[in-house]
Amino acid sequence: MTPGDDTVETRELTYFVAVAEELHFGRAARRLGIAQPPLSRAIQQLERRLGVRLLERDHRTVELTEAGETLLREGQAALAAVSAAVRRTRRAGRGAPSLVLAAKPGGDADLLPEILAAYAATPGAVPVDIVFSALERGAMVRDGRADAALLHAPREDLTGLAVEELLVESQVAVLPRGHRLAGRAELSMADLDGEPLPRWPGAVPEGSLRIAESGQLMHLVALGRAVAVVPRSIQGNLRHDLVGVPVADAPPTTLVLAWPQDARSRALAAFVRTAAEVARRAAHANRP
Amino acid sequence: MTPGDDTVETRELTYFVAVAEELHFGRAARRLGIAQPPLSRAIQQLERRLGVRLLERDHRTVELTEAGETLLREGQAALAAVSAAVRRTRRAGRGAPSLVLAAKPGGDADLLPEILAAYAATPGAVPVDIVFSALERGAMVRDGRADAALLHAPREDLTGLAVEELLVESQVAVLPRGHRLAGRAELSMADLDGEPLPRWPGAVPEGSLRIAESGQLMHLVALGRAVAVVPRSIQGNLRHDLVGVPVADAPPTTLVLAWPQDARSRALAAFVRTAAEVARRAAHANRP
DNA sequence: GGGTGTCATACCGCGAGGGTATCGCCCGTG
DNA sequence: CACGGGCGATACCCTCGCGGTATGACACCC
Repeated sequence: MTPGDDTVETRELTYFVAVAEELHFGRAARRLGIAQPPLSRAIQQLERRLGVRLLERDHRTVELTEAGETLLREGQAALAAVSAAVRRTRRAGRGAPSLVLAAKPGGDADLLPEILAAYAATPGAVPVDIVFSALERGAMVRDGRADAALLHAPREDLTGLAVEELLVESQVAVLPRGHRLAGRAELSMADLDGEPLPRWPGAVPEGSLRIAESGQLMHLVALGRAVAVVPRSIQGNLRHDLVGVPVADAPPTTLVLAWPQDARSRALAAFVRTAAEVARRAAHANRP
Repeated sequence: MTPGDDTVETRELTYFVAVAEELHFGRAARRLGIAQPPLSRAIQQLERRLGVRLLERDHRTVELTEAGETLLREGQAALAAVSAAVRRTRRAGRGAPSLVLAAKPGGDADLLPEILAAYAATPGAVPVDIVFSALERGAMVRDGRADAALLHAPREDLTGLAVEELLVESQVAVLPRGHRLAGRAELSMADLDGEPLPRWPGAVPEGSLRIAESGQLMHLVALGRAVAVVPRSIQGNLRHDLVGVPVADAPPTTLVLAWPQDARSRALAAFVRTAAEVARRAAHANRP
């Protein structure tokens, strides 16, 4: 038996991931910008080279085998690693070092201005570009689009990232001013039973409340179509027609600064150190 | 300007990594099993596509640019991720699940037999294959050759891995029986000044003491050519002509069980849990 | 039973990747 | 200082594999 080459081209991985995500050769081919037959062949060839059946197709439906599931997961990670290598290499070559920080609008607990100021005052500081993105910030760090990101644990997945905890926050429910619970001083999660809780990008609830950006979410709340449970620090930025009410038993959220574990950049290390220092000072200042 | 494709074929990465490691096109080409001209072209093309100079070649020597260094590091990681994807997919497809554990001969602090027995008694346990390797065990986990490994922190690099601490050990110096320090009840690192310390695979000391396997190291110690500082648990397996003397101020070593952070396997989770449990019991038994 | 949608097969053309031969350059060395 | 050796780049050719179009096989729907 031929041992089979121990590697696979990224093109093949991309193809497989597309099919595995779409579960449909035609759509996947369109998404990849190629015709369907070459795609079918590529997948067959991949299966032959791996010596493993990846997809079960029965002329009507396509579904993943056990092996297919693993290759989807692992392939996505591998592709992210390749993109990261490319992007980081490009950045390293363009001279002029800088840091890219991914943040969520309003999701910095107001720490960001102070962190940026403190870091800029550091000897040897490099320019910091802020890129805003509501979702995907973890993926941006993993695939090199950003050097670091502000994430909310445990809402967001931290696997593969090194983290520094900045701030632990309790959560509040965001409600329209006229809501039956808006006057309460405090709520419990049980009080929110029956309310449409979109809970960010996770399991999409019945009414297909797909939230991509916090403005959308706040709009839905104002319309009475959703109720959001978010970190307390959001309260400062609420629209005038919304109120935040503490939810006593909602699990606390931790704001973390995350970066790739294997990062070797001096500038990043200094930034992390500064951010941690600023967060520590802020925590002391708020409750001494 | 063409934005340039945001990805790169693994073949190109392999080629670049070979050249970057060899710093010599001819040798790299031989290692890759291709001729030198196509390799030169491939690298040039890669540089053009990334829009970045990767190597500085001046007709006599080849050296890495800043960007080249990053691509070497990141490319190696990306290639490991691809191999891992391939290997794990193959294993997932071959039915018959099992676990592969990488260990160093003599490096298990005698915990392994008990861990294996305890795990085998677990409901739903799968067969566990042990693969021995003195170096590289971390890499084996990262690239999918093993599901888990026993590593010694901080001697070995744990980035990218999830770990469970099993045992913290003090270290002993291994000396020939006739050595001037062999009779002492305890040493300090200062006592070892001037002794040839190979300290495992790290910085190779002057005499090019490249150690690949612990038997070699012990042999060198017996010959008076080296002195080793190793975890205490080694003492049980020493050759008759060697003795171990505690080194008071050597940093303690931690034996950890490491596995890929994003692992999703039930069997692995159960194995980790069992190993931690066994280690905890052993620690209590030894100093109650 | 025709129509439609889906994946597989057949066949073809072109371009990228690999091979050989050779150049240009630098650096030893006698 | 001329010459040879070593190394990477260039020139040229050829093959193989990727992608495209056309078509087949099959299942499901009305």
